[in-house]
Amino acid sequence: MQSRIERICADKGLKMTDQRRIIAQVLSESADHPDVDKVYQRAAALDSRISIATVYRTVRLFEEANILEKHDFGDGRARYEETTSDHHDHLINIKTGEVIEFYNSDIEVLKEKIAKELGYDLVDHRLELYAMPSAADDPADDEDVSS
Amino acid sequence: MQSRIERICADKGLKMTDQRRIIAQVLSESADHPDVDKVYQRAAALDSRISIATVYRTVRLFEEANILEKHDFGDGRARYEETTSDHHDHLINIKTGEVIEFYNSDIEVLKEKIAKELGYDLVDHRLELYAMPSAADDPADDEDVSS
DNA sequence: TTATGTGCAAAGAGTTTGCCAGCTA
DNA sequence: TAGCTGGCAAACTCTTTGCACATAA
Repeated sequence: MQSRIERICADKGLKMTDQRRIIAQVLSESADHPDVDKVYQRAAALDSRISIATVYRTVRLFEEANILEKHDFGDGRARYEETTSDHHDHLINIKTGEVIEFYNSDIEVLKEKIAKELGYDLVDHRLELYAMPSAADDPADDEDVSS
Repeated sequence: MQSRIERICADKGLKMTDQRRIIAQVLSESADHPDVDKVYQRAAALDSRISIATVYRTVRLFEEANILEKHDFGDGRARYEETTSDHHDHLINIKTGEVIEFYNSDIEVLKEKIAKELGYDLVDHRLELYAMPSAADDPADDEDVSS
């Protein structure tokens, strides 16, 4: 069965190799925001004939084809997620590293407005909130709070 | 004459060497958001007995002492600015690379509110707007619009 | 068949660090 | 003087790339 991303690749006329298919599958199935090494590990688990160079080349290809979005959450390596039609921002749980997506329309409006006021047209933006679980909500600290 | 940063170092009891003094001076006088290499070049112009390793060590020292803030504007290298009491965000002119600081209280309020609603306490955040000069406002393109 | 993709290892960019000489306090 | 600091070059991490071979279309 084709993964979502594989289907998009086909639509865009990208040549599909086994490696790309595996990487597409891994990315389609990843709900988190994996870095290249994580993608590589997941891909290698499915098919060991994949090198990390290919993962780098493929995520770049997918990024350029607008299939993936590249993020940088400040830990020095790129992280990827599948491009979605709905825009969202990220809240990073600094205790667990978990990334939570959120959308807030007031923020969206404000971003545009601020750029305009400064005499600019907004092209892209990045809002990341780095936060700790609220003490009140999280008496038992370390569990995995998922979005 | 002591630079602003040198004074802070003295207050914090940091051992002051000629190199640190020069780097402190360069940073105090930098109104932009220089990367390490730029700091190094400016420092070396004042005193050639400075190595880039020292610049790296010193900016880290200053960062840990809360004298500098480290930013990452997505170009793969760290950029620094003196810590100020007033929080601000950044708009990056993608045409010139220039960084414009701005503050918007509505945004600040919203950030807190969003984190709270998700069950988190905001620790840090990052808002960057990547934008082009508005065509209408900017017939002559490249001048220096400072905040 | 032919343009393109892949693996491997080497190269790059940015940053950190071990070691010893040098300097601050 | 004691111990922290700086210069140099080597090392590290993440990412890109040259080359020869393999493969999709």
